[in-house]
Amino acid sequence: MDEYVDLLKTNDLKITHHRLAILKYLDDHRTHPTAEEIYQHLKKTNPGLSRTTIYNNLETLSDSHIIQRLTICPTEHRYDFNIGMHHHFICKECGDIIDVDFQCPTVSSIKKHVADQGHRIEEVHGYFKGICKDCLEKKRREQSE
Amino acid sequence: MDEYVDLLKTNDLKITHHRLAILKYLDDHRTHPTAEEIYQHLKKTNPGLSRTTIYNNLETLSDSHIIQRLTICPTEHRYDFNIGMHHHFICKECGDIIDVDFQCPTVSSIKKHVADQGHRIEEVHGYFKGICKDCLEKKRREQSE
DNA sequence: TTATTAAATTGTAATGATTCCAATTTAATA
DNA sequence: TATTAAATTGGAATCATTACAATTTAATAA
Ligand SMILES: [Mn+2]
Ligand SMILES: [Mn+2]
Ligand SMILES: [Zn+2]
Ligand SMILES: [Zn+2]
Repeated sequence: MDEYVDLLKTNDLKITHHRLAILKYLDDHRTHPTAEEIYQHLKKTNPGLSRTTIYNNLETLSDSHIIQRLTICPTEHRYDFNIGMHHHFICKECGDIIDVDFQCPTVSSIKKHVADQGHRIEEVHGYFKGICKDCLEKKRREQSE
Repeated sequence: MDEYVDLLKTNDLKITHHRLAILKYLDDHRTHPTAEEIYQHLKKTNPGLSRTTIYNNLETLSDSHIIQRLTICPTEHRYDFNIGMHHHFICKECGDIIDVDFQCPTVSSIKKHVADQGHRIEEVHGYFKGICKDCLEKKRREQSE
């Protein structure tokens, strides 16, 4: 928990109950949840919580690079406590976002290539879209009925 | 123009004026435009055009893999006539999306890794976020005033 | 501890891209 | 030329997100 306090302090952000709760939720739920999911969960133990506070803080935390905002799904943002460079797989069927545990050694070369064109890179995102294992199996079961 | 007709025929889609116009627009404007941009442009020469038609067709064409839908910007979809695997750079300042002309040789390995986990990959997306060359220069000029 | 103040939080209203839907039109086929 | 499934239309609805003004609070220093 002091870890979260440090993260906020380092970035000159005030230590608030909500922020700590959001960070803890993201740290405990590595499923890349949406703002709404976080809101629904934290509201249980904090009825006075406003949805806007969640949105405000997710933006603040993303801007400070304490967490990572994923723009992958067509309709909503997803958030990731893990800010290290890693790729994702998103299932078109169930919407699940899974971490891809495979470092891409080429990233640095491509970054250099883009930087050489004069652009400044601040974020790297790689993701795959398709049907996840579970959804594939579910489909197979349905067909063999 | 027959190229567009062929694309539609091959995918069992009816040949309509709107579809051909959308394809031509995307082919001529490799700036990854939004649905709204396409609508505003085509409306000029076709006043009766409905916004819904644009949305319907962009979805149909994307589903048939005739064009590519980019889910990169936080607020809107962008469309690409180029369906070949290529990465993008998006500027946080002006919103421009630029093609990255650098093939990533690692993609196949990562795809294999993901497929080995049992997932089925249908799309690959890689993009960088940052500030583009033009916006960087604009900023520099503003600061040195 | 208390006063001060900038930042955080709140609730409601607004925004804006996208989708829904029922009626109408049209491309493809025979 | 008649038939019909698909495409188009326009207006309403959806829904994630943002804007905003009022209120509260965390951090700081007296
Ligand atoms: Mn992740
Ligand atoms: Mn492109
Ligand atoms: Zn799935
Ligand atoms: Zn730019």
